Amino acid sequence: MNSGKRGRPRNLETQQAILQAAYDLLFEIGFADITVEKIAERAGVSKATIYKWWPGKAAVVMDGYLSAASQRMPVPDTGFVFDDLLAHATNLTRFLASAEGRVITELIGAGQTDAGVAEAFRSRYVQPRRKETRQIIDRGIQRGELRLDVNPDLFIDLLYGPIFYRLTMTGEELDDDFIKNIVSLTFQGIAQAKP
Amino acid sequence: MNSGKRGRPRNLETQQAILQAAYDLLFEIGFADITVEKIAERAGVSKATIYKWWPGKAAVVMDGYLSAASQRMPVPDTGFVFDDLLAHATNLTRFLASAEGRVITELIGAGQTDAGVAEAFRSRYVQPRRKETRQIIDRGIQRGELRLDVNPDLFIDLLYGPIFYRLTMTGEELDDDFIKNIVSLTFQGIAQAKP
Amino acid sequence: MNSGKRGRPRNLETQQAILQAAYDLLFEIGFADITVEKIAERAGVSKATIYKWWPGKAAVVMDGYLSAASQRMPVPDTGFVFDDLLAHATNLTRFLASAEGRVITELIGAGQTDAGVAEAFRSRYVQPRRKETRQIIDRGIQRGELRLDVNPDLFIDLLYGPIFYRLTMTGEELDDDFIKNIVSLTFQGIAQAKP
Amino acid sequence: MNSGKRGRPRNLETQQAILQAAYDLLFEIGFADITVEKIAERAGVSKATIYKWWPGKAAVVMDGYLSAASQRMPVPDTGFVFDDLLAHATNLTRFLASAEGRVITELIGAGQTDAGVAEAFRSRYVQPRRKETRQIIDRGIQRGELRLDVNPDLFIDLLYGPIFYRLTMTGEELDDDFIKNIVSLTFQGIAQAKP
DNA sequence: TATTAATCGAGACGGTACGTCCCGTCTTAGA
DNA sequence: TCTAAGACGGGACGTACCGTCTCGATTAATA
Repeated sequence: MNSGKRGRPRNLETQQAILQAAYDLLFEIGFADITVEKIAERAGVSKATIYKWWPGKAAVVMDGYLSAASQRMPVPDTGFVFDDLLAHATNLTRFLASAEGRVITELIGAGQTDAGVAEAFRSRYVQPRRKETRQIIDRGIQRGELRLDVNPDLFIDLLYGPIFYRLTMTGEELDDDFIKNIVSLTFQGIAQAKP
Repeated sequence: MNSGKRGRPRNLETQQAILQAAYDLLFEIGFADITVEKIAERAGVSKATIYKWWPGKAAVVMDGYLSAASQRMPVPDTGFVFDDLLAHATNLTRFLASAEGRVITELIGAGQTDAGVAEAFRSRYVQPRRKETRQIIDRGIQRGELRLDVNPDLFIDLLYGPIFYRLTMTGEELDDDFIKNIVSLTFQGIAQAKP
Repeated sequence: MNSGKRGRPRNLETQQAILQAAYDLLFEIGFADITVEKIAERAGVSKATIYKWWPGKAAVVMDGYLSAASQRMPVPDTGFVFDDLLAHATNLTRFLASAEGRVITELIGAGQTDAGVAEAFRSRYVQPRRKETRQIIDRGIQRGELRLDVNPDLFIDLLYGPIFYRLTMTGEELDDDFIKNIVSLTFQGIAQAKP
Repeated sequence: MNSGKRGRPRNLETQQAILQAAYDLLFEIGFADITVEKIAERAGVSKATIYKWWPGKAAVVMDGYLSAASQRMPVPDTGFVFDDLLAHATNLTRFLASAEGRVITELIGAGQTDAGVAEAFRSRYVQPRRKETRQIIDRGIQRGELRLDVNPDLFIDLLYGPIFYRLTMTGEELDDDFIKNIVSLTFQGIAQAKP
């Protein structure tokens, strides 16, 4: 079903190869050392092709990462909000403590001087992750575990904030104790008072 | 009796001019558009001199910012921890909402791919700021306003975390309401139970 | 069936502009003061383009001179070897006494520390000039004016040697008397004895 | 007879060390790769001291070479001009064919773009060498071996010219055959006709 | 004997050019 | 029409030397 486009059609494999190359390089040499030329070479593609579809290195790399990283972490559902939150936060920090952590960190860094990159990161990484947490919270509210007037967004800021603060600013370890403390303390603020 | 100093001594004005130029450019054109060449030109200095004392652009600019930004914010002392914390956090966010916010943000970004820069930022910006907050908390403990088993570092993570999370990741506004909520919620976790 | 040529073809005008710029600068400011940057600027070309096709300043400048200087001097043919030789040597020294002399001299100088340059100068300047003289000598041998056992290369060394020796080492003037003497004396060594 | 100089006198050892360093470097790394900084370091001397006594690298190096190379070659005196000339020319080319040849060549090259260097080379190297040859010729005239109207300078140009021409321009070998031919041919032009 | 003045090592500095790398654009030919 | 190959102008990189300039230490002749 060709919709009338003339000429050689865009080759999907090419795009895929570019994103894959960007993704691989991200882990191999890091964001700072990536260049469009290296991506092109690795993907067996001409630079012009990359510039045709993306505005620059930051955009391709971000796209490459986000496309590959659609490997959603499963949202835990134990039946108890606290356990779900703890499991979810633990999953997240385990993830951030791995090689991915450095990569995520570099992408956040790139976003600080590139609005487009920041926007992509927000809409395709940050927001989805927040939605997952929101699911957990919503379930908790429905089950009556949480107060009805809980502001989920504020809660998520409180939960994620310290994690990324450590990751990007203090550099301190994201150990399980830390996570447990964070979840416990923030949970207190939203839990339904025990009768 | 050689007092050690041989050769022409390092010219302090030169170093000052370099740091000042870096600082100015940071506000005028932003971190990404700064080049060592521009700093050199603006400071009336040769590139080689800059490279003699700093390893690269990120280091000079970070140094330039941190040297100039010794403009300590006064640590509030109202006699009540909560009020002190709120005032301090409000001061901080007002600061981050100004032109300095963008700059701080860019420096954090630079730190994500440059260990030296990150270290400088931590030791000369993050830690001092945390110490201020710790003073407030310590006073609160002494006055009996806070529980004795409070972990100040954890508390500070909880307080600052969400602020910088919004600043660098979600991009949402740091309005007074948000700050009030953050301070209130985290404060609950450390306040001495009312009798 | 790939005909070999892929990609954007080399722009001949660009190469021409580079060579021309090098040539012009050679006369305007002299070899020593030429820089690759000046050539690039004058040619309206990027430095990288120059370095892509030549290994450095000496090579471009030499190429620039030799490409432009294809203005062959006509080889005289009076019917008498002596007159031909005298005319040819006089032409050469007139040429060397002009602005070109300084330029040639500088190129010879450059060749003393750059094998590539020396080789280019030899094959594209020295040898062609020698071939011209050889034509004159060959004609003389055919006409019976010269001995059959003349070694033309040796003769050419004897003829040109003193001229360039003065030019590059003693700095003494290349006046017509000098040339006449050189030609006369060397000619004696090869002329067919008068019966 | 002190002419009233006050202050610390010039340290001769220092000058010597500089010249020696320049000389050594000339053979080790070649003229092109020498820098004033390298000379200073090697001589254990400050750059400023070098610039105090010489205008630049070319001057020091030339001075270094010429000071060391006062190792005069003995002027042969066999009793026959031809033999003397042949011996002298052979000595010279043996010398030029050794490591010194490359060095001499580089200095000649440097002289092509530096008038001061050229002048020093002329007065301290070329002229002395010519004087030696002139001695041989003068003896020949006195002995009646040579014509009375011989122009010694012209003869010397004819003799040395081809040698340096090969050395600096054609790059062809300076073998004994070549020298013998040169001497023989030029000698014919000045020898007293045999009765 | 103290003063004075020049010499000198060390090394900072402004400046210029180097040769390289990458950017983003453009021009071909082939698919 | 898309694409690879790759040339190109442009700009910044980080380095190497240039030649100049402080410094402080040293060294002799002069006072």
